Amino acid sequence: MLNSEKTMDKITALCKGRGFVYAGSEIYGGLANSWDYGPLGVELKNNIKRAWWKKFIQESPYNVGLDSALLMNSQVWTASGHIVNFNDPLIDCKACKMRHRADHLAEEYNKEHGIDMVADGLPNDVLTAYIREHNIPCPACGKSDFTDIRKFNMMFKTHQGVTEDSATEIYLRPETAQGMFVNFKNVQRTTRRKLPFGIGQTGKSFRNEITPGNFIFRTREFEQMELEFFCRPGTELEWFEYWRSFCKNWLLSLGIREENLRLRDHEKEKLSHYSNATTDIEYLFPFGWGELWGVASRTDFDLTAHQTASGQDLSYFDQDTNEHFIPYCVEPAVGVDRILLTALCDAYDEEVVDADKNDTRVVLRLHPALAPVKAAVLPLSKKLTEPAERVFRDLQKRFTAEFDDAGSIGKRYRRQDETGTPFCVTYDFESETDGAVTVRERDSMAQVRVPVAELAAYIETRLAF
RNA sequence: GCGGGUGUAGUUCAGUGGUAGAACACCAGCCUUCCAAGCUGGUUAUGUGGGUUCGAUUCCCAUCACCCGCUCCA
Repeated sequence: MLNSEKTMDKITALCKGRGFVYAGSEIYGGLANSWDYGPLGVELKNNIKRAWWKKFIQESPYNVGLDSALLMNSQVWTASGHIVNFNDPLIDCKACKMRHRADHLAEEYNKEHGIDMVADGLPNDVLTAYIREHNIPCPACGKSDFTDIRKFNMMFKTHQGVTEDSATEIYLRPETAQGMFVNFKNVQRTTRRKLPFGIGQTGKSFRNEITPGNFIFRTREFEQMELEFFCRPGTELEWFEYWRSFCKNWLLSLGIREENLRLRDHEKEKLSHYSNATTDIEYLFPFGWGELWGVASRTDFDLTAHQTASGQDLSYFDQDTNEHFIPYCVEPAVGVDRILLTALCDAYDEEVVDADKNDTRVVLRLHPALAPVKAAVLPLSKKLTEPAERVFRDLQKRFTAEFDDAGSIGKRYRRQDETGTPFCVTYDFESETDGAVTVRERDSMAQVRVPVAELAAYIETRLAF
């Protein structure tokens, strides 16, 4: 019975209703696929980022942090290949109105006819001509009557400065990675790191996706947590394995269930131009498997590209072997919003308390470290509001806490269960004399009597991983 | 962006070419000495903008948003 009716509808309703996620710009009729994180959502999101930072940066023997600017010199995107490659050549069938990727059409055709030609990266006019010459049919209706290719670059453009000419045109970053590549030398020099070492950062990125959707799964504005891990050429596949399982273990440590996770290796032929190995860590969302974490071995593609474009030396000098070389790079890149959605989906639980009375207890079984509110203080009676509030104010100094004295005690437990609060603290009439309160644990519903003086420490020790 | 569907309180649903009703939720009070639903009262809605009409939540158009496909890969 548990989880049998877990749906996106229920999760989005809970998010909206309890202040995790609201539709963006709602009072103006909204803005497509934009979402605002509410009071509980921002706590959850911050907890996720904090947990990532702690595991991947703070506690790491290898990695250091960075917070690079969101706006970068346009040449960065030329060098990285985003101006040329971050394009989808779209083409519409005039007959059946179906939309296709033009390069995919050509490649399918080539594969069927045994033609050895790579369509990926061809200029649009060449690709259009190719499709027309060969009368490549629409896979949907079989006719060959297409519109011209429309180029769709997924980068958002804006202007820096007061004039709006092409010289001032800049882009919102479509990934945080380039900030780490362009700072490779700075970080290496100032931290005196030797290989292998990594640079990590979290931050917003923007992609003008053709089709966003599935709630916060794919949005045009999203937040990433990326690590660029630099190592000696030849060791990259070992490190690739290392980070792949490191990432998965981190998800497991957050309480994500293993049966809802899988690793999917990219086939050799389908790898991006810069990669010699890529694995997606996927999660089984209510709408199906979706990519959570992309772990890619990127070779020396990025640093070499920036070295060439900038004319700056981005090589590393290895004292032991007396060699200069461009390090290879392994990139585990994950979306904060996706982890958040994963945590919510995995934690959502409906417990049937009494089937006859149609009584269901909704519980968000979030890991205590991720829970937006760590503890709620609930006076057993309104007569106890004042001393209970004092307990609450003490807890608030240590972690996020809530106070609730409205309605029956059972009702208040339910409200906290629904938002994933791991501990409910009940102040009762005996508290007045014994100086202790009852701590009720969300998942086990076990109750423990704890002295008020030890309360904050008692809860804190149970919030760690 | 294209094709199909949808749009009434916070949520789930009624209803009508004559000015909207319920349940749950929420708020206040009563009750309640550890796990929802007891009593009394209360707040809150026709996505937005036009048009037809004496009058539109209802009919028409546009727009916006959402859902399902195409697409996408953090």
